Amino acid sequence: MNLSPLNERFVLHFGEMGSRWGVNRTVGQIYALLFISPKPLNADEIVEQLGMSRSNVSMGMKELQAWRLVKLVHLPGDRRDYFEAPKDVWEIFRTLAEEKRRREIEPTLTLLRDALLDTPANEAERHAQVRMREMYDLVELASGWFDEVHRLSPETLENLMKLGAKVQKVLGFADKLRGNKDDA
Amino acid sequence: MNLSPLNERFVLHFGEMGSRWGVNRTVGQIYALLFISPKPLNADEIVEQLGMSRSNVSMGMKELQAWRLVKLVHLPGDRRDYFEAPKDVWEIFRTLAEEKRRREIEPTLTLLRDALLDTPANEAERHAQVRMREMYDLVELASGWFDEVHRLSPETLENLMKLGAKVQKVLGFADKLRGNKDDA
DNA sequence: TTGAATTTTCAGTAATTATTGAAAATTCTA
DNA sequence: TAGAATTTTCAATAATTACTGAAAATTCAA
Repeated sequence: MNLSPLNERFVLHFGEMGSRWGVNRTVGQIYALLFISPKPLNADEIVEQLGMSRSNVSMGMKELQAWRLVKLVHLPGDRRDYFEAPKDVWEIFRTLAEEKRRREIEPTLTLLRDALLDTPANEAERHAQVRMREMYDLVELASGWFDEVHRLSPETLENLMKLGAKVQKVLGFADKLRGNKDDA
Repeated sequence: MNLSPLNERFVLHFGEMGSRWGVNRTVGQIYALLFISPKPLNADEIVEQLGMSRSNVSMGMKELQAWRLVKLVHLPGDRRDYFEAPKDVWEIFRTLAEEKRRREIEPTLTLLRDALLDTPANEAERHAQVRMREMYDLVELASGWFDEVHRLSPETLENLMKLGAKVQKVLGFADKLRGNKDDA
């Protein structure tokens, strides 16, 4: 790996973390490299810096594009594809959340909706449906909430987070006063 | 697999999803089974219903306990270990978020903190640190916000989510009026 | 068009991760 | 405390996933 020690540490860490986030080591490394790169890189530069095969980089780029974590750019007078990671960390955060939602939450909601439409064939199924309904309601609620929050601008979102402590105080207090009922 | 069709579908789905959440197929299946089970199950019952090896179940239970997603219980007059999934979906949600945080966010924050303390050795490192700082600030903020929200009771949390739309309106409006500055 | 530059595909192989059965360890009770 | 019941470990292997080089496909400029 052809990188300054500090940058190499960062890249290696994201390689390892990648696996926990559903991408393989090399995809994590490529993303990390682009994230800290001051300029777009082409595939050969990535090969050179990370020491992996050209075809691996090609596949990795496709996956990162599918996640919308990198974008393809072109430099004037250069035929090669260059890639860059969007700079705004809030935007990245939102993109990640959207993709995670699409890949993990939506399929589960679909399954649960289907399962809840079935007529239970026995007691085991009847009880299972009760539990699935609870899961469905929670996921649906969290998901809708996420939709709302998601439409906020990065600045508003940042404000909302900084507001965290206050929201807790207000809601927590209201909660205590009223004994946890449904409005807030 | 020795399950009613509806329940089997649910279990299989969570098996597949498991991989996206950093646990293997069988761990996902075991959890799904316990989630919809009306009573705690012992290892042999799980073997019987899911058709996997006894040792696999043993390892799976350890992992689910490490995630704090199941708890061990004992039935009077029975030596065997029984397992059950906590019933409250809000509690499950919180447990998952905590564990994800501990396993994915904390190590990254630690790495970033370390990296930011280093003196950059060249321009590439200097620029990388600027980017790492941005990432650090965002993750730290989101993480702190999460801590706050996390301390809320399930009921308050539910209220907060139901409030989503309103929060958006209020903040979004303030945002427009003031042109996105720092308080809220 | 042609052919050089570049990217993509894909079959083969390497590396990793999951699963099992058998043996060892532990726990309980008689 | 012996030994039956139960759980855990672990080495072998099965299954899956990642990675590569070579060849095919695409793109573009002359």
